[in-house]
Amino acid sequence: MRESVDSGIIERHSLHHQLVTRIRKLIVSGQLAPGAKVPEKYLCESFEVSRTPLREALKVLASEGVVRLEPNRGAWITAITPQEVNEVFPVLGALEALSGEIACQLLTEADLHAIQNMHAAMLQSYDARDLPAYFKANQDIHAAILAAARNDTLSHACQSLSVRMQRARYLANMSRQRWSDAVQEHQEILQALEARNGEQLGHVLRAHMRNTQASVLLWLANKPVQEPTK
Amino acid sequence: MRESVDSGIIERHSLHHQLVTRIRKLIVSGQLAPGAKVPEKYLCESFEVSRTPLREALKVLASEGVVRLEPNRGAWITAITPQEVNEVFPVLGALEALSGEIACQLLTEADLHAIQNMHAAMLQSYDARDLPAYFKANQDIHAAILAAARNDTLSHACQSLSVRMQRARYLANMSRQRWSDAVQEHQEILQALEARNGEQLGHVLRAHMRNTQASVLLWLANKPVQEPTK
DNA sequence: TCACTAAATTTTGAATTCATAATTCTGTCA
DNA sequence: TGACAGAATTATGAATTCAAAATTTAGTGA
Repeated sequence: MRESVDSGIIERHSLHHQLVTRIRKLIVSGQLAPGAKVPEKYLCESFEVSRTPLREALKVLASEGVVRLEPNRGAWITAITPQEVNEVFPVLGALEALSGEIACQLLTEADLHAIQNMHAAMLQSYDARDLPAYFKANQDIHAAILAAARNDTLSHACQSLSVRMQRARYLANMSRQRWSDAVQEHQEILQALEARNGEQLGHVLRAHMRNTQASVLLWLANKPVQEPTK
Repeated sequence: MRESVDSGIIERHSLHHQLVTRIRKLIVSGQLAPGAKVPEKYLCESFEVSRTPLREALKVLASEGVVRLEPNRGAWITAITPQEVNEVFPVLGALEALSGEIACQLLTEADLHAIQNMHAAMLQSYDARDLPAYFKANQDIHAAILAAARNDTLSHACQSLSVRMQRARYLANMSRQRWSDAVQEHQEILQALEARNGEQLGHVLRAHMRNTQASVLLWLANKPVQEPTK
């Protein structure tokens, strides 16, 4: 999203910033499991950095809510609890609804075409039952709507919240039924966008979030074993 | 909000956490002016800490958006721009509206009484034309509605956004007209709460934010001189 | 064997140190 | 004068060091 583009000029980020991005990825992808202790020493070694920038990164991740700091006891990957799910999704729903409303006002033809393409790609992945590709396309669509709203503050807020839920979506295997419903909901999202009906899009996105929330909760209830391990 | 209460047990926060809180206060109150460079050395000396925890705090404040880090050039207090105002207020509006909707469902009698008292205090401050006291009561009310929604994620998101705008509200002298309008809007907020009409409250809060946004923009346009000084 | 204490070890939080980038100062030449 | 080059100084980013807290291990006695 905020990565550098063109002209080969690689944007130089400070070490701690790169670490925030990379550790966040490890958390979202589940390589650092919810409830586990953050292996500070191991991360320092594998990234070949000292503890200073790593610890700076952990402070930032803690303020984003994906890491919890316990005084004198180190950092832990936050567990995914029903309570957290019930807190985050409504907020995410409100923000995505807002982004949809604004996007409908500002949407360019180019924006719309891009999203239509992503939607097509998503359908293909669905037909091929390629879950990772589906997830990717799905995220791309939500990110594109967000980008179309042209509000960095909104984008930033949405992203840091969805990071917390994404790992749940990664780990949770959607039911066949839920997957099919989700695709249907995306059909409605696209229609509302094409009609540039902001209010409608807001409603659809909110409903989409509510349904996703329910699906994640269901998964949590059935797979409640979350290692609070070291 | 998350401060420790009762029994005299003072919650021990890590140094960087205390610094985040204290520096944030300096920024909100305008003692560290928008656009100015963060005086790292000075802050270390006055807080009597080394650079390590201070710099950790700055990273966190940067992720909240009140500080901007320039690689190899240090940290700067973010300026308040019309663009930022136009970005933040709609997001804040959506979140406060959500908090209002939920609050109406969960509101206890005790919650309501507390808010009624704050409202009365606010009216008194208005009548006395005591702006600081008015601000305080005003913030208390918004915080209480947020608290009534019992969603820490929502509270956290709202607070970090309103911090960015609060300093504008501090600096901006409200017009006589705006002040009177705002009080009227708060009357409507209280009524919606008493009626436990979530939808209504959502609308009123959103409108309240839109009007505040306009007021801040107006101030910005007339007082555009923002020191980008060292 | 088990519970408990105390020493040894590891981990954490924060100060200090060090290399490098940015800025300021100084002197030269047009 | 005033623009510029280069030296001196300062600030920044990150590694290292150090003290204190937590955890683990070893040892003792019931």
